[in-house]
Amino acid sequence: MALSISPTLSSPSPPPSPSSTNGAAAHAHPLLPYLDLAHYSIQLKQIHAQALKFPPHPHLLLLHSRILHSISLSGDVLYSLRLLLHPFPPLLPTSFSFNSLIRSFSRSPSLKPLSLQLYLQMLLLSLSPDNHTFPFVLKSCAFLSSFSFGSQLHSHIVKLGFSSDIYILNSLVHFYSSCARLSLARRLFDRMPLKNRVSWNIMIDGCVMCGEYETALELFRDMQSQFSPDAYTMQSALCACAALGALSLGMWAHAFVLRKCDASVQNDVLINNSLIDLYSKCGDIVMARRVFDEMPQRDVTSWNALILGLAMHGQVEDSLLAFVRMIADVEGDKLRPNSITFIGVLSACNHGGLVTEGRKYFASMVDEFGIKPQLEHYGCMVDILSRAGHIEEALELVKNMNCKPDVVIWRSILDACCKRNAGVEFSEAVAKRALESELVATSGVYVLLSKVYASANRWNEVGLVRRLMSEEGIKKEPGCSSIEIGDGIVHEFVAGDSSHPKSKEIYEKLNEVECKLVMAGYVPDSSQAPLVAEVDGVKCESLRRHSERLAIAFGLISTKSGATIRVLKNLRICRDCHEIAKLISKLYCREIVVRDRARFHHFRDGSCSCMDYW
DNA sequence: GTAGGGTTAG
Repeated sequence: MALSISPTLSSPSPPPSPSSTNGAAAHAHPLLPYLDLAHYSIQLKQIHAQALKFPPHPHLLLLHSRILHSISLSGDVLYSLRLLLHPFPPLLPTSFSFNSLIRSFSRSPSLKPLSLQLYLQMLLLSLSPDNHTFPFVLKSCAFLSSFSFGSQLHSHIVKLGFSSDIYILNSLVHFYSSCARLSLARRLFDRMPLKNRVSWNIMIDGCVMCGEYETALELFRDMQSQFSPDAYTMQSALCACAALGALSLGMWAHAFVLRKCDASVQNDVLINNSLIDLYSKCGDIVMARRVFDEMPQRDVTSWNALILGLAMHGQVEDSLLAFVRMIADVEGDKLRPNSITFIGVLSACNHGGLVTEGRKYFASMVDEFGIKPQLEHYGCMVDILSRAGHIEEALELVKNMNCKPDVVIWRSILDACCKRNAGVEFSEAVAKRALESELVATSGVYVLLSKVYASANRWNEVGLVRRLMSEEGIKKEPGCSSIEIGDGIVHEFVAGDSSHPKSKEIYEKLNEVECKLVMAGYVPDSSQAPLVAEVDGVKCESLRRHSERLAIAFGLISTKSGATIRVLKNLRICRDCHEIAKLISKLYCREIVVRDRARFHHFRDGSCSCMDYW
C-alpha cells in the first residue's frame, strides 16, 4: 500500500533536486525526497505520524531510519532518541540509525556523554560500529577529555580494520591533542599514510591548544608545500602568534592573510576577530582598532575582543565607550553582550580602579541582561573591590557567591592585604584559605605571604615561608622577560642572567642608566622582593637584575634612538622596575611597552598608561 | 550519513 500525504498536512515545497544516498530503494518511496530537508522538523514529525497510521509497508524500515536520521539532523535529538528506543511498529536498530543519533548527541555539549553511552549500547546489541561511527564518538571523547574511553575506541578501530581511514585518523589526532596527549597525536599524524588539509589543520591546532606555539608555526610552514592554508589554518596560526606576543611575527601573519589568502578568508569574522586579539596581545592597540573599524562584519566576539584589548592596554574610557556603543547598536550590529563582554567591562573597571562603575556594571549584568555571574566575574569584582581597599566588601561578596571561590580570588584578596598592610593575622587567615583552595601547590600564595611578613619586618617568618617552600618542593617561578629585536629574533632574559652574548654591554648600560636615574632623584624600593633578597644577599643588587630591566637595557643598546622598546614578562612587573621604566622613558625619550602577566604598561615621557594602579 | 575554528578574571 502506498503512503499518501493527507490534505491537512502542511507539507514543504518539494526539494529542487530530490536526493538520496540509499540507492534505488530510496527513490522507490515518494516520501523520501522530503526527508532530506532536515530543518522541516514539524513536517517530518507529521510524515512520521502518517507513516505510523498505516499497516506495515515494505519500505517502512527504510523510512523509519531516514526519519530518524533527518530528525536527528534537525536537532530534535530527544524525539530521535524516543524513536530509536520505543519504535512503533517495532524497528530493528541498525548501525545507520545509531550513527545518526550518536552524531546528534556529539554536536550538543550537554548530550555528548550520552553519545558514548549509545556507542556502548550499540556494542551490546551486537551492532558493528563502522567508519561513520568513530568520528562522532571521538568528537565527544575529545570534548569530554575522556582519554580512557577514547583510547579503547582506538583499539576497536585497529581491531575492526579502520586504521587507515583518514576521517577516523583525523578524529583520533584531534582527540589525543584535546586530551593534552600531544606526542601521541603527533606520532599518529606523522605515520598517517595520507594526509589532507584537515589533517594538517587539526595537528597545527592541537599544538596551539597544548601551548606548543613554535611547533605549530613550523608545521604551518611545512604544510604549505602540499596545501594552501584556509581559514581554519590561519585561525590557528594567528592564535599562535598572539600567544607568542611578538609583534613582527604577528604582522607577518597578518601580511600572510592579506597576500596569500583569498577574500573569503580575509573577510572571515573569526579571522578578523583573531587579528584584533593578535594586535592587542602583541601590544599594538592602534592596529587592533583599525582591524575592528575596517572589518566587513562584526559579531559579539569582535566587540569583546576590542573591549578586552582596550582594557588590557589601560584605555579604560575607550573600552567602556565601546561597550556603550555596542549595546546602543550604533553600528547597526544588533548585538547583545554576553558573559565574556562583562569580563571585558569589569576588567576595564579593574584596570582603571573604577569601583562605583564596577559595582554598577556587575549589577546590570544580572538585572538588565540576565547573565548569571560566573567565577571569572566574581574574580574581577573581588579584585576591583579589594585592590581599591574595600576588602570587607570583597569578603562579603565571596561569602555570597553562587560558586566556590578559587585560589585566584583568595590570592587577589591576599595581594590587597599585602599592599594595604591589612595586618599579619588577617593576611595569614586569607593565605590559609588560598592554600586550601589550591588543587596543585604553586609558589604564588607563598610569595605573597612572605611579602606580608616582610612588610611587617618579620624576617624570621619570611625565612620560615622559604623553608616551607623548599620542604614542599615549591619553587618561585623565575621572572623571565623577552624582547624582539628588528629581524624578529626573540632574546630572552631571566633574573640575574649573564648568558647573553652581549651581557657585558647590557650591564654597562644598566650602570649608566642607574647613575643617570640616581642623579634624577631615584631611590630603589626593594619592598617587593623579600624572597629574592634572601637568595642574593643584597636586596638592591637583586632588583638591579630583574629580567625586565635586562631586557629594557638590551633594547636601549640594540634599537635605534627613539624606537619603541617592547618587552614581554611572565610575572607582574615590580614597583621598582615600574618606576625605573617610567624614568627611562623620559630620560631616553623612548616609549617602552611592557606586557606583564596581567596587562600592558605603556611608559611614555615619565608616566605609565596604568596611572600607577596595577 | 563521516574529521578541524574564536574571545574570559589574577
